[in-house]
Amino acid sequence: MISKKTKYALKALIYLSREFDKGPILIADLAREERIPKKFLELILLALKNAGVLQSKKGKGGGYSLARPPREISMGKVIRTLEGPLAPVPCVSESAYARCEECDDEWSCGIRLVMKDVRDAMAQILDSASLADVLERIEQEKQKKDGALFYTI
Amino acid sequence: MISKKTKYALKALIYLSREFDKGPILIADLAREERIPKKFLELILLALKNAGVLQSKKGKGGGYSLARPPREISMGKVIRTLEGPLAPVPCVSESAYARCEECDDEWSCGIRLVMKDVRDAMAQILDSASLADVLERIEQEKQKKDGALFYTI
DNA sequence: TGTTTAGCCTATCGATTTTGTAGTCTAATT
DNA sequence: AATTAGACTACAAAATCGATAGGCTAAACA
Repeated sequence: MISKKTKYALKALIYLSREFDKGPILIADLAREERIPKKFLELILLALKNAGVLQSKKGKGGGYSLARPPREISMGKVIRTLEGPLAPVPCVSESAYARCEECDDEWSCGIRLVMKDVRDAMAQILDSASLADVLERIEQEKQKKDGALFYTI
Repeated sequence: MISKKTKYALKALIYLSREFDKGPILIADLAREERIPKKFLELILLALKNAGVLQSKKGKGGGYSLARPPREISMGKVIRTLEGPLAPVPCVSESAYARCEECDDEWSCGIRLVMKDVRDAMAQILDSASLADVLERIEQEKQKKDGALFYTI
């Protein structure tokens, strides 16, 4: 399960994607609109900024905005930033490989072999899903729902 | 990342798969062979027994053994038992659906749409990987390694 | 220039989860 | 009845998570 922190991050980024061309958004506004504790959101946005996902402007008229267009920011990048590596075990992580302490023979570890498949499948999905894709899928779903409504009334 | 608990469980089950036809194995032996804290392993094996994965025998000559052949026990089952649902968010779990508190409109939640794909991909891999499959893949890897060794010497 | 605005940064805190340990109880075997 | 070995409960240290507090710094603007 992903943490609340990561969910907050994704919600904030989807919001910022919608407002992409409208200049910086205040943390306070984001927090209120998405019902995220303001001080907690501050930390999250800061982490995303340090990861190159967001940019910020200080002082009056300041706030946060995406550092790149929604099409160029992937769910994978966001989740890795806040949750750490996608891999279920460190020995199959591409972005942050580490040995498993308890493993003496990594090359014949059955857990590793299966978890590598899991990691690859997750990475394939999450690295190819951009914020723009997410917005599009939301719209598609809304239209599906409206269509269904039209026919069932 | 999966917990140590789950890794211990998988290591123990792979061990028990190898010894499947040799009668019950002592917790103490399992703990020593796989270097798992004995008392901790007790809890893990008990949970797996309650989930129907293992069976136990008390008293002298007792111990633990698989409740079903290795071919019929999936990684998915084991991980769900010790780690909980595979789904990254509760609202896409098949085995333990729950609403996300912070979500007001589940049907147009973009996070949910992508996470559903992730869950399905993970479930596809983990539910179709049996302990027998894992043993086979370990053997395959060992042979690959030996083959490579043969040619590079 | 100095005041206000708004993000930056560090510390801290309570609750929960993780990883384990201890000790007693119960069932089965000899 | 004595021994063996799993079953069950309780507990505790350490790590992680979710959240808050408060001062600092940079930018805008009057």
